[in-house]
Amino acid sequence: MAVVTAPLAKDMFDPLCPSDLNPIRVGDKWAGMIVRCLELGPARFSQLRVPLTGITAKVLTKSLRALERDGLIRRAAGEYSLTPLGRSLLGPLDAACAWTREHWDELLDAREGLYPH
Amino acid sequence: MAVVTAPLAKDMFDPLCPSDLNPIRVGDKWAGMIVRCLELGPARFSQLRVPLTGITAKVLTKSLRALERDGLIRRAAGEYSLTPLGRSLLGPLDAACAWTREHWDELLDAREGLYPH
DNA sequence: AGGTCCGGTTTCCAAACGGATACCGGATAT
DNA sequence: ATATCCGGTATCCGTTTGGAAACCGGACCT
Repeated sequence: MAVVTAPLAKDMFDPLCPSDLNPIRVGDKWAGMIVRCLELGPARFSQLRVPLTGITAKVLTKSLRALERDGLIRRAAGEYSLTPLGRSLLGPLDAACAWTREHWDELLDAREGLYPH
Repeated sequence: MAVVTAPLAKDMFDPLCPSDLNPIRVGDKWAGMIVRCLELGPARFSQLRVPLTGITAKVLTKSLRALERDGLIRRAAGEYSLTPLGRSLLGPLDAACAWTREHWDELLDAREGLYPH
């Protein structure tokens, strides 16, 4: 999950941002990003596919159903939106993002073996 | 990951605590619990296996290697301990646990279809 | 009637994950 | 010398995950 940049920043989903470095994840691979995409307001299926570059319809459907089942998002009139519960997740999510942003260099160094080794 | 109870509480790893309800996860299935186990001090391989009921040696090894590779834990003299980086993760981890603890009922209700449905 | 878009579902497939089990090398105890 | 424990590793296997691609029903346009 891309957590390094501010919400909905242009490069939030930049493939060059190896977000799987982030040890903190929300739900499945895409759930965190989906919640983030809905932060500013409801969105439709095809709208979500734009920022979530590379996601297939099947996987998006599955992630959405899981989020819906858990009461984090809601579907109404063809639009997905955060429930209050989902919205309340934004706080911890931001905390997680802040942590990763803050320790990005260390994570990178560790992966490259520059750390203790 | 078991997040409902306080760190190292007796039932932290109670199988009856369906911790996969928690949408926030750290690393792989066991990583969060491992970090939590090391919170109070270093531990050896076999010590870790006690609270992590059911984990096999192979999986524990793999999780430990991943945490080590990412610079979150360190291995020295047969003991695993948190690095400063790993320790810094405890904050967001606690935040995530607090969130889940706080919204446990809602999560449960959603899963049972008692929510909007 | 035919074409297009939207919001999916279905099928197929490869890779990753996690568990069970057996094995193994070094240290220590007997 | 043998047995045991510790800290793993190797092998096998079933399940899950996620991607590619094809298909599909309803709405809408023309």
